[in-house]
Amino acid sequence: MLVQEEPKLIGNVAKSSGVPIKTIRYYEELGLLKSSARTEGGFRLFNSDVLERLHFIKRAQSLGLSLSEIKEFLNVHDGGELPCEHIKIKLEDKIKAIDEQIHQLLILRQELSGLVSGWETIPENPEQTICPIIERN
Amino acid sequence: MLVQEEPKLIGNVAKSSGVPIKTIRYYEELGLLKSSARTEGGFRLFNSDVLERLHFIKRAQSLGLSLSEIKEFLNVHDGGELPCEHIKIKLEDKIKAIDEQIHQLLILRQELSGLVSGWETIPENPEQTICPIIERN
DNA sequence: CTTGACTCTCTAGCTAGCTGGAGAGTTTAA
DNA sequence: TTAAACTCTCCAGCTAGCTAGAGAGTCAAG
Repeated sequence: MLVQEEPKLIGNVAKSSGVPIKTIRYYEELGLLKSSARTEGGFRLFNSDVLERLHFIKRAQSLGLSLSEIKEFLNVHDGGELPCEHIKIKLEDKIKAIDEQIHQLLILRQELSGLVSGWETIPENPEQTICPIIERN
Repeated sequence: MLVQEEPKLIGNVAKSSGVPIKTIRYYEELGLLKSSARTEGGFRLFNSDVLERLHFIKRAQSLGLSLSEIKEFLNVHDGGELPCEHIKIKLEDKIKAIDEQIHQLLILRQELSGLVSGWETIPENPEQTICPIIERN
């Protein structure tokens, strides 16, 4: 038997995940989340795995994935659409893209380091190594 | 003496950079680019380092930097606002953020790999390792 | 000096991802 | 049973980053 997790109201989920209520409803509307049920009066009830889901969403999103990509991956996860070639290929492509992204980040990292320490990178601009005046917006 | 690079019209820049004309104008408006001059009639003239700049912008953008962040970095680069502590700290923060981003990407990469090969990751969902039916949108 | 390709500015609109407010119903604790 | 706190739906609005179109001027070739 499963331990009966008691379901949470949306405000509770919002508080313990840090994701605003409006956003949670929005994600549900987009199909990234499902509320497990409703109260008689129509209040959404979530069981607690929604927290892991929200965490995944936020993490993936901060890495540049769109909500619709994230939705696809979540679909694969929970309900199973796999291996199905076509999905599998999508996942593998994404993995390749991630590798490339890491590669590019390393380059960018190096360029920014260059800017910090004397600098010469980005479009080179040879005759310039002057320390600036304060700021200028 | 500098070799006199002959300046390009916007359409030319667009073609050789792959960035649409409208977008180039938009970037200029935001201050990410400067046209070096105008023709008598008011046509923008760019000298060819704009290509490197556009390349940098697009690359940085694809890694999740906002245009305003990119603008700051370009300002540091070309005109010099450095070391100035405050800017330096910003750059160093960004570098730290990049390291973290790489770290997170490695985790995500592993999770997606898990999805491909049998999977169990993300919110665990033990009793499920079934192969799906085609697709369901 | 005309024609066709290019460019200008201005204003408006679009997608993604939220966010805010109105107006109304629900829950719960006193 | 009533008041405070919560939640519902619906609809409007916001920022970032573009993109489209109108109407007009510019440039270069012939």
